[in-house]
Amino acid sequence: MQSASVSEPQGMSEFVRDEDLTPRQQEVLESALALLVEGGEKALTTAKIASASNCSKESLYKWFGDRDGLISAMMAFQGSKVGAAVGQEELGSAKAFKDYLVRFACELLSVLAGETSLALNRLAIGQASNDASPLGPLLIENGRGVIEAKAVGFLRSAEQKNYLTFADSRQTYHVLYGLIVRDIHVRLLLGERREFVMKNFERDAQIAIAQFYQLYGVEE
Amino acid sequence: MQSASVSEPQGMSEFVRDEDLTPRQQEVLESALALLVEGGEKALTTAKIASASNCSKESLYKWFGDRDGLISAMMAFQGSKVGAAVGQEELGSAKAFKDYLVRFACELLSVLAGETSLALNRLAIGQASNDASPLGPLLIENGRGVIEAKAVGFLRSAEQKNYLTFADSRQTYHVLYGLIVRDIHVRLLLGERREFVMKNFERDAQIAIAQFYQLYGVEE
DNA sequence: CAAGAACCGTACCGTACGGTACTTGAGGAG
DNA sequence: CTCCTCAAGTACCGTACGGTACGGTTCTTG
Repeated sequence: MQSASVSEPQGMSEFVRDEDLTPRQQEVLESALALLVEGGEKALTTAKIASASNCSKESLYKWFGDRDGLISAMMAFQGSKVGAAVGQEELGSAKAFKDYLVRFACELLSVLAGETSLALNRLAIGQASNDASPLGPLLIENGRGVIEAKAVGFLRSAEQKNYLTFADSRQTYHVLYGLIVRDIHVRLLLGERREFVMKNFERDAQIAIAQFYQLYGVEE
Repeated sequence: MQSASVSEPQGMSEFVRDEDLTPRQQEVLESALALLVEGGEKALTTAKIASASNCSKESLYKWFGDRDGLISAMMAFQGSKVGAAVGQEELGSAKAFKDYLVRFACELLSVLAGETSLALNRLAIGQASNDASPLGPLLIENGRGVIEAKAVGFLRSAEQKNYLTFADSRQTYHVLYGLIVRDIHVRLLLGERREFVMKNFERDAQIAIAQFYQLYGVEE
């Protein structure tokens, strides 16, 4: 598909995979993300990326293949950072677990409302009509999937410890998600001001968790 | 701003407003919507719109000003159709109201999962980074706003009839929305297959309403 | 029928973007 | 010092799009 100037063993994928990114390449992705956050997809041109990161367009194409490859790399790169950001769970006591749920709710809202997250989601959604676009699945796997897996994990643990009671942990997580997020995510994606949609943050999180306990909590 | 070939009284807005659309213009908007649904924003070029609707580009610009004006007109046009589509409410008895809520949930999901709705939301979200874009607010007002207003209305009525009990009807509606929609909307926007996200539709709606009653229903 | 408006189809223009090629310069190995 | 690799910077190419101009045709109106 290309000349043999690339010395990789020609694995199953293409170009940079997962985390064999050089520091230079990470710098480039970082400034590309900044550019995207700043001006949206419209501002994410190869020329601007090159100029913003003091790198040549030729290098961009050598490293990432084409514009889509670069965008995919941006998603994977950002996703690799999200994974570590969901704080350690706390199941020591029923009270501690409930407090942890509130913190989880706050963190979830923080992540979803983050500029970078919003920009990437907007980008993937804008391309989603093109059903050959891998961005949607990529984002679902890297963002949503990671959080969901973790949440399902601690919900199961809480159920075993008899803090909660439910049948299907996955479905229960979706209810938790709905109570916390409501339509806030879409409103933010549509450009509504953060202050307007999310006034008193933590209070809403507490209410959401209280309602979640009304549905799935065990009676004392 | 332009030559005086336009004979309108130069009101507060620009070009076609609300519903002074000729049938021909509605045809054009209709085929533009079809084009958008088919191929996403990428396919929504002035040339393709003109060709798809057998109309000249010059007419497009005369009627709608520019591409953004045309897109805004598409949103307003589609929004004008959504308003009438939310079935008549039913408050005759507690049971009838609960059934109506289930139907409301189904309709809400149907609307959100509709191809046209998804396409327009994707378009508005893709442009939302550009904070001069009026599409986001327009969509919120025309789509979300209409449904929310209606829902808040019948929630208040239900509360007066003592079917439900709550303090803030707006906030209660957001909970209802969260229980029904969860993250389904965003997943669909990201391109996930409808069959995958929404297997057994009606059952989920019933569960959501049952949970809603757990939170806000009055004890018999 | 005649005059005018509306409008279709097409050709056209400027620009901006994705992608490629080429030159220059900096470091590393022999 | 010399050769080689990598990458920055710039120039370049083809294309596609938004927007405009114009000729020709249909429809309305007097």
